[in-house]
Amino acid sequence: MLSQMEAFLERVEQCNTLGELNQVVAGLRDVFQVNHVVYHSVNSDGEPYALATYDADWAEHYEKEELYRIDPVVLSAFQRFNPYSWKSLSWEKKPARRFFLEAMDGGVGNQGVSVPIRGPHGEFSLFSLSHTCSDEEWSKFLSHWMSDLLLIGHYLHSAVRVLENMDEITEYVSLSPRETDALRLLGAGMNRGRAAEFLKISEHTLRVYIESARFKLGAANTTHAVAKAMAQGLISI
Amino acid sequence: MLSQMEAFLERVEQCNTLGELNQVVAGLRDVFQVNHVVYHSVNSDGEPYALATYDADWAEHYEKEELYRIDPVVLSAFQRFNPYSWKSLSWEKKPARRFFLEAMDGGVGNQGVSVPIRGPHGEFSLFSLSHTCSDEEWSKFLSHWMSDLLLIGHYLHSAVRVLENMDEITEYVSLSPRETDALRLLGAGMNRGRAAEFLKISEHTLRVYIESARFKLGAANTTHAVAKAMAQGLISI
DNA sequence: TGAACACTAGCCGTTTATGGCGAGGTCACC
DNA sequence: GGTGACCTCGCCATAAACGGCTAGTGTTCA
Repeated sequence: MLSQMEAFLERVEQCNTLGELNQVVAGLRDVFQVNHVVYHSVNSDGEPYALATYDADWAEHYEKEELYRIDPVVLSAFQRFNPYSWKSLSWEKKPARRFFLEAMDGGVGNQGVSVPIRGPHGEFSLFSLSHTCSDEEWSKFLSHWMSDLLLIGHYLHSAVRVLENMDEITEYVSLSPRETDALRLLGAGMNRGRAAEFLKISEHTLRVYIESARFKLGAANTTHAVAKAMAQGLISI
Repeated sequence: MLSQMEAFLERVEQCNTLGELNQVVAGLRDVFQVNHVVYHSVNSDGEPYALATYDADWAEHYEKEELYRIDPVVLSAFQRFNPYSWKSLSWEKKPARRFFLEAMDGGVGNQGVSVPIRGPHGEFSLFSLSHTCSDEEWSKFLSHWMSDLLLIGHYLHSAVRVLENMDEITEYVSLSPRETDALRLLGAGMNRGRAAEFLKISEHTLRVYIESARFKLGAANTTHAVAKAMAQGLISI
């Protein structure tokens, strides 16, 4: 099994188009013996898109009705770190329950697992499997494949990054230490007075840093500068 | 080897204190046969901290001189998705070269690899190994252990999340569509007037969105709200 | 059916940020 | 030995953000 997974990861790395990647993702259905496989990516500027084996009817319905607004799998995704079984989500509320029934109708299955993946520039992906089986079977499946799911999610995301030219390390701009300090503290919620106090410099001096950082980043104001610096990985809060 | 890794991952999951985790991390030195192992975590509000096997002298020197400001490993970390060899970084500039020599002196080694890990609330971790060997040996080492490094990084981060009670699914902060719009536009550099115009609502109404978003996010001001929303993946610019 | 929440809107006063003017120091690098 | 990048400080005026007040609609849900 291990070698099968290694071979798969290599295949992912060698994909040159999203179409090929789609084929490879679809091929996972046979590897895992599950109903469906989905890789859904949200990169920072572009449109979100999905590589999925779902029936066209269900996919269209999902899209048209904007079901991601009520889909518990999607709604909780941003809060999760580890892969999570869909059974662990809250399906009590009415829209969620209706969604579940519709998804069953759409051939998704009664079980599922999703792997959240986060990239450097706010990119976010969700790699999911869905199936029809009992809770025990699914739980067994998950504990067996957990690590592989993590790795596949990572490699898929990496492949997409390469295809979208997002893997280039662009040396955007470099901020001086003080500029970094200033933006970090402002991003952390301090006003200029507090930040200056924290850095033990005059408020005016702080302003100089903010403005030079703004200039370097081509930002219109402080908020913009902080947002750009975060997006470029220059600061983190 | 596989079973050894599985056993290790289980040990990580069973740690009840950071001290135990530190022991386990240190134990990786024997598994991988490398000079040093480091797990460095930056969670959004709290203090950053490290579990490292470095000599106290070097750790102290690093801390005192704020070497993370010039450490290429750290500086490029936020832009990376895949594990990266330290050799792939740019060491041309003078401060970086001096840092490299000092690190060698500090017993770090001439080779290294770092695995970036991102969590749901803007948390960021770096799991690194460092060693002394030739480029070819290190390259071989990396291609052999790559997947395991990814998994270990993930499990370490997960363990820290559990120990810090960060794994609880807090009644998720969800922003309304309008709140999201507001923060996104402000993060993109518009002032309130422009953003309101763009959304075709009154400036006051926009303010209501900003303030409710601020309240939800526990942010002190607009800049803070945008930064937090970005860190949590709620918006992207 | 009432509570909770999203969306919409205005006014007033205070605080904070920004834009523009100035100055002087260290340090590295060519 | 100059050039540029970085760090430090002050004053003045305007623009913008913030805090607090009130008030209506519509939807959703218990």
